[in-house]
Amino acid sequence: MAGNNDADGTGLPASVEAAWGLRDRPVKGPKPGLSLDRIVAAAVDVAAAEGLGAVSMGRVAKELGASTMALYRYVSAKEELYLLMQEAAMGTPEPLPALESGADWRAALGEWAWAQRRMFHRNLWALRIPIGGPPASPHSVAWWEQGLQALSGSGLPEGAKISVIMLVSGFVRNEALLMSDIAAAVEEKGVPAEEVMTRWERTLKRLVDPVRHPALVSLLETEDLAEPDHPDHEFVFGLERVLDGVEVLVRKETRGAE
Amino acid sequence: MAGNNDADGTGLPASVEAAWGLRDRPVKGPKPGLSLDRIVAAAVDVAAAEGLGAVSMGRVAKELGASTMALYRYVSAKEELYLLMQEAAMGTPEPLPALESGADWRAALGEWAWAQRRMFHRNLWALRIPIGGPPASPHSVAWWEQGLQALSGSGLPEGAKISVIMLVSGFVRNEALLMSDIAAAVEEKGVPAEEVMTRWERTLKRLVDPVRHPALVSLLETEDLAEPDHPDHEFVFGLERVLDGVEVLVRKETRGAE
DNA sequence: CAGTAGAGCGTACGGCATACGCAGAAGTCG
DNA sequence: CGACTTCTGCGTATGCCGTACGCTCTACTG
Repeated sequence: MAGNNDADGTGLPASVEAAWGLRDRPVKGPKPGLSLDRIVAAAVDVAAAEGLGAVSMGRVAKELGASTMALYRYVSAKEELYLLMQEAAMGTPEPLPALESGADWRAALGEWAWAQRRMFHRNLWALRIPIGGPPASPHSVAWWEQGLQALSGSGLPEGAKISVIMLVSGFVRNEALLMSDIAAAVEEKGVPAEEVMTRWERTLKRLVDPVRHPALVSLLETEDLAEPDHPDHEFVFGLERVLDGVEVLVRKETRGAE
Repeated sequence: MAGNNDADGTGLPASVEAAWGLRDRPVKGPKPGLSLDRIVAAAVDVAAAEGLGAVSMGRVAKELGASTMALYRYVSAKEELYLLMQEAAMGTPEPLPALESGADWRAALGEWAWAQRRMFHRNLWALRIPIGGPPASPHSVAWWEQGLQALSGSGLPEGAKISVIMLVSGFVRNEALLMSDIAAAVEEKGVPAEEVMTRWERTLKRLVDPVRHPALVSLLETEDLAEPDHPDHEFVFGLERVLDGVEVLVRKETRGAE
């Protein structure tokens, strides 16, 4: 098995189906010495410790004490391994307190965004995985469901709800991607994060021309860009803006309905 | 030249400085047969035609009728070539009508977002370039300057302005990245975009469990997700929400100031 | 007319994903 | 119990990739 993709026309790679319990292993031949779970776990360990770039088929196999080609009995291509790693990183969303207590949609959606951010920050390497097509996996579906439930009391039409979900999760993902970029830069060069930021600010100042960039000049004069005092600041600001924007829509919608 | 990075402690790779006119070529040896511009242009052509994955040093060299290693006289590593390609893709921002006519900050910022989106969609391959650290290049600086100018009439403090700029451009980038993912999937498999979407919807329906995902079920029943009738729809919706959110802040800020 | 800096590039190395086929293990069936 | 089937692990090989190194030859400086 795990030979070709989409062997049964379902649109899903075979190994993915196996991982989701949609398919069972045959009983004939010798007992498998490895397992999808162990392979994915080993790959995730490598990615977490040394970045996604260190994840190669050979490296993962070495970690498991197996040969490179042994992995291909479980996974038909590296891309499939990536997919499973992503799924493992995403995990099952934690229950939201605001959802249980029946609070505001805004409180619930805010908590949802924060939970998603925490998840991404725990697995910054996952953001470096190149994606192919829109995501459809059990765990991402679970996240969507939770987001939709957070919006259940908002009174928005269904189409608007899913758009809001995409907007918010896109925002969270984008912010986390920025962090991942910085983390990657930190890891590659030897310098710490602070050094990266000051170096960036220096380069910026070198590029800015007072004549062509008056607004930037006045910004650089009044503001200290490389301020690591509150790494959450940009996220908090953006999230507040987005939630405000959603709230405007909610108010417009509910006013029209009454 | 183009040997090591950061030879003069400015924090910039040598070839990048050369591309920005901060450094001039020596006059001693034989005349260069190639040029940075031609190399970057060839690389961009390949990326535009066959995707970023097709861009390899050997391939670009072949396009120029030169040997692979000849490129390394101009660029010290592939990553530098990526950087220059990105810069070429970004280009100089077009002037915004709303800025010239002195219109609303909201109209100007909206136009800015649309212009940025157009730029990304012209160069979807550029979004697949793995980034290292925060961007600082002449063209991205020019884009920021324009965004800040759009906000000049908003009355926001400088720090809030740059945060808004990052929020909006992050939103635009994220939406374009989604499109780039779909485009990459379309290119890799033979199927057209429509087929990708319906296939995605089918997989989704297969994953959704009525018991654990009640909100998603009702969404899938009422809404047709794979609707290519208006590909801009998601972008329009998100941008409106974000601008609404910014407007809330602007109103709060100006009310406090008066 | 030396001297020399730099251009182009051939070769080589190490790493990567993965196609293919073989040996042997663990079941099933007569 | 044996023959047959099916599946595992893996050795080998192929063809990409980025790029370090060093050679040759060019075109300029003194």
